[in-house]
Amino acid sequence: MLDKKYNHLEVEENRYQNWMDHKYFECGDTSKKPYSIVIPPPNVTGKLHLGHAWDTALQDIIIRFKRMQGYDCLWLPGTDHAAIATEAKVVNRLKEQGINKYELGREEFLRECFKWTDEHKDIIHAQWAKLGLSVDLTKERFTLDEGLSEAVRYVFVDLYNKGLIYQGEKIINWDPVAKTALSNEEVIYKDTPGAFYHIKYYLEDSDKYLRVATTRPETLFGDTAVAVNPEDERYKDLIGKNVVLPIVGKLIPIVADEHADPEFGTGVVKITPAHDPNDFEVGNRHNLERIKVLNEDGTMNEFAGIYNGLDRFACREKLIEDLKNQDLLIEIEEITHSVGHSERTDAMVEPYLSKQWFVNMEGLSKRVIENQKDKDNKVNFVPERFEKIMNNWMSDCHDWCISRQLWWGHQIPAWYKDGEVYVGMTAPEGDGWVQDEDVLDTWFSSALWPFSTMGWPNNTELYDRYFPTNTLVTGYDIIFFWVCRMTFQSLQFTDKRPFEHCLIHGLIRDKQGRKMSKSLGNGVDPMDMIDEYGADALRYYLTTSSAPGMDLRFDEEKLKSTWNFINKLWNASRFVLMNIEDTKEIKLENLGVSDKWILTKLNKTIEEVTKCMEKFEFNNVNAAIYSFVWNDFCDNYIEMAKFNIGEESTKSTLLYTLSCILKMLHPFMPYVTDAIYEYLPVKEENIMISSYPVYDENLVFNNEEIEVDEIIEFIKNFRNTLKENNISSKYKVMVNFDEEIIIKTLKLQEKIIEEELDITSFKVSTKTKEAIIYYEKEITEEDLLFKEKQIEELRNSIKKRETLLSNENFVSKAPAALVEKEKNKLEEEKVELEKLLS
RNA sequence: GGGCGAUUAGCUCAGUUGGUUAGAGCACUUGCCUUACAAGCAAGGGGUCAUAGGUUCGAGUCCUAUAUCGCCCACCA
Repeated sequence: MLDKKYNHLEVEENRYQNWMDHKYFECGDTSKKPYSIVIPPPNVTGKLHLGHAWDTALQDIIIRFKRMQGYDCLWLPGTDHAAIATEAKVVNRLKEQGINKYELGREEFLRECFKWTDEHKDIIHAQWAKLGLSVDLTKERFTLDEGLSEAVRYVFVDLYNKGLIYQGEKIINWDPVAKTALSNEEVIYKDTPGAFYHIKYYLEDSDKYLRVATTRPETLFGDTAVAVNPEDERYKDLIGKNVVLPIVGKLIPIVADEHADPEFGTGVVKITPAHDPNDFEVGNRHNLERIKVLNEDGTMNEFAGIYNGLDRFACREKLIEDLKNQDLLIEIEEITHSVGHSERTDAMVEPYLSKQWFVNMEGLSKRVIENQKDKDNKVNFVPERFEKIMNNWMSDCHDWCISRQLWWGHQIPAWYKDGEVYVGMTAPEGDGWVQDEDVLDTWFSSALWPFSTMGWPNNTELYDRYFPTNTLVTGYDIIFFWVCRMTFQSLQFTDKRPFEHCLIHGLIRDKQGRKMSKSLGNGVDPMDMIDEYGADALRYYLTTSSAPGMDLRFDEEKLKSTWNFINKLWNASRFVLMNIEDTKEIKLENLGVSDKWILTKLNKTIEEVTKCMEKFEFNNVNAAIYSFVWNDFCDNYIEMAKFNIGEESTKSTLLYTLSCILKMLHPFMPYVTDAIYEYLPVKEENIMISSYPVYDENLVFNNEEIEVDEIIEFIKNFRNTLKENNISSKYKVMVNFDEEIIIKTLKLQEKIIEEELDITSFKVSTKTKEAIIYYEKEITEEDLLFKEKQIEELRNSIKKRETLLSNENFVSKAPAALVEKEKNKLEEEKVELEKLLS
């Protein structure tokens, strides 16, 4: 028998291990249809947060639902090496021990990274278990596994051979802290206070100057021209002449280029081809020299002359001081502008000329856009609007910079010797070849995740059976990073979409609606919430509290009320179990009207819930289940069942209904449903491999549904009348029915009379049922005094209001709402007075 | 500059082909320790669905503007 109180700690303890021991999570029953999901692999950087709990709970719900529907389910788990993110963490940890990455050397450093990875994999495994996730751990993968690394090399080599991967010297986003290139997606633009520095660029042999404004004055050492618009009348004569580069003193040309906008600032732009993407283009058009003035760590190099070795910001400060002293600075205009920051290190990103590896995106992205027009093969986003996000990105995406100057990751399979380049799966024959030192963007391997984890590019049973996957679940914030890239890589290499459905959820915010972040200190640890309320409550709360695609404000009060719901389920189950101990089989025969009523409600709920489950509308699932369980089953059916608890039909109905409720709730709250289900006298082997309830039209009785609905309405009206009129138990009723349920529920046996009485009466009626309540109220002295006082107060109030409303000034000048309010109050008081006087 | 979302009860949110009286949780009022549950039961109060137009027999829902808040992308010498 169940304990008196629901205790989530006891319920959840050891239960996961039991599931594991029975291998319930493992796929492979080929007699069934396959259904597959790959987990978005969490980074091995730290612990899982609430967002992960949400994301994985959604997947677990889908996979458990499909498993109960009879599918052979594969939920493939794994983790991501997260190149730059993990490397940054390990670098920091080493720094705390006083160890420098470069002094340690590549091999040792990687050993440290693997150590870190193993530690965090353990944490993640423990967290998955605590959340109750039914992942198939026998299929677990890691992005740096040998198999996945092979897939990465295969893809790289293939794209290279097709000319879709190339090496080029371009302006890229440079992170001076991590000392690596970044992709556009890894740059976060933030509004940052800064300034326009207006600097004098003197014309050659003249005391006239051009006014040039820049936000990054320290790059002037790399200036190789200034540009004006060819149509700009102010500067037409100057085109082809030279200006003197301030501080440096060398001559640079004035060129005519469309890039210079006559409307912006003074219409004169300094051109620094090695440090700005637009200037780079201008430089190409005018054959300008590219001078890099920064080192990889963000310090100035020898081209900065006396500033050589200074950090870029220190240089800026000193340079401005010197420009001021030489009367070359006209003005400092303070502005707020959008500045790129590194997603991982938060360093200000420097546009930087660098030789890197790129993926040519043109054809790959076009193919995605074309594929999305194919109804049978497209990726179906839920909600649909997110498809537009992917399509927009695909129709305007730049080549993808994939090389990173890091150590932790897949080393690029390119080898160099005497200026020759070899790209291949393995090192080329012969001596003297040196492999490219760089690694690949972590998203390059994640992009292959849905098929590389299944053994591709080799022919495997896993890949044949479970790819393409059915559903991918992730947040809208990583559509660009991941969903888009998986889609084009999958189409390119497998000719199939990576997943049929892509369920998108929002972000978790705190109660005030702010993003949860370390700096704000407003993060909530899901493990703490599980300790306090249980994994079941957390999962149910997270997955049913918002519409698909919407953000979620985390509210502990709501989590608490979810716990209350589970407690309600627990207690209802206790009641059922207490009364059906001797039931050996479920026989839905000789059903009473209330049995037919609850079975009808149940089947309509099953129909609605199944429909919403298929559409991933879990908030609607909750709406249907919650009111069925609490209102229909607990508040009404159980109460009615108490009147004929000895009947076989009642016991069977209780058991059958509870069993269906548990099954419908199981995907959401696996622990408590498993715990209760074990106690049912009639059951299948285990709830998680039991069959999902199916709508049964033989158990739908529309007439009885209407009949009992009316009975419930009548009871409610009756009680309301008693309460509204302050009627105590001393009343008599005349009724036009002999409905047992009503008579027993309202305890009317002793009160029913045959004849009308000549005392106060109140009528209660619904469509077919009517009762007249006779009640002789004993009026005490106190009642009379109280009533007189009330009348007096009301009369005074009415008088006051009438005076106020007859005052034209008030009516015309006071806010209309106030006047209206006064009028309403007056009416209300008049009605109330009438009542008291009658 | 382009795009997306939100605006519904005191608070947090549902409301998915336009259809009775707009719902839930929490909070609130009143009465109850009724043998499953007081973390509960019973009854109740509370909404001009941001604003202005339009389509329709009918609009929270569709269309057109506007306002406020938030997010994404692009630009930013």
